[in-house]
Amino acid sequence: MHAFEILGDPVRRRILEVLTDGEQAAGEVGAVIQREFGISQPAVSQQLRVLRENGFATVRASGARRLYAVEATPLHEVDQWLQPYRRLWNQRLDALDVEVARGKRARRASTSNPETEGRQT
Amino acid sequence: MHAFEILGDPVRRRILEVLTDGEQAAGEVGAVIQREFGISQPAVSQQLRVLRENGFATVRASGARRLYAVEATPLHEVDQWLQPYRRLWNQRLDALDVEVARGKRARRASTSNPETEGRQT
DNA sequence: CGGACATATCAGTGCTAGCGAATATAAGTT
DNA sequence: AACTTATATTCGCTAGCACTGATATGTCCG
Repeated sequence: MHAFEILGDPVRRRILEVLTDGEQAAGEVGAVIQREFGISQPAVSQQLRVLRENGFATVRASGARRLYAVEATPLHEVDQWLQPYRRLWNQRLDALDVEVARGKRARRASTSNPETEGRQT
Repeated sequence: MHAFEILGDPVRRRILEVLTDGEQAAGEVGAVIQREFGISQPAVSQQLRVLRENGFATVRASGARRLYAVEATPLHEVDQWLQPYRRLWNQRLDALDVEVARGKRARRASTSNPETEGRQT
């Protein structure tokens, strides 16, 4: 299941929003979601499972509680998919962005001479 | 229909990718999509309609052709939704980003020497 | 142990998104 | 005007998702 498909569901999106502030127990998330969407506990649990199984969230047991947290990777993928379109609203700042990107790469590699590198994929 | 729901469909996503390089006629897009997904012309046309009606694409007639182009707004919304999560993978570069943002503002406000900013520290 | 909480799973079902086939509309060509 | 090309629309069908209700699993505590 593709990342965007996961984020296509409003309940799942909201769950991730609730988890933005950090780890939350399934029950706490559930309380919010059930109140806001009027759905049952199993429904929330199932969506948590989807998020889990697709790498959007991780769980950690703490007694009888399950603490959920957002995982970066799939969201990062989504972020990268958007890359080619950013110029549409960033137009006037493109040049700077490119420069910053080069700076990041340079800093990360920092061993060789990063010059005249690929502009697109 | 929320932006993420639109992007949840692989066909629609691919159409946007095809349009990345600029305006394309419905037929050209269709050719690619039909080949890659094995779906019919009406199916493509329907997805183009969804993109159109949800502000992801604009059309312009040119004779019998309909030229489609990507529209920024909804993609920008998606981009903004991701904002709170960026720190998850940007952590070490946050400081730089802030600085760049300041650079952008500075450049827009003043007309002075915009360079020599935002790089290394 | 036994009962109360916390959460997950299973089974069944209704709804809707996306599809193909047929067809409509519109422009270009001869 | 007839024919072709380009694209859109209508419609009926179907697969699959997200839900509820019932139940299982697991933990804490008296």
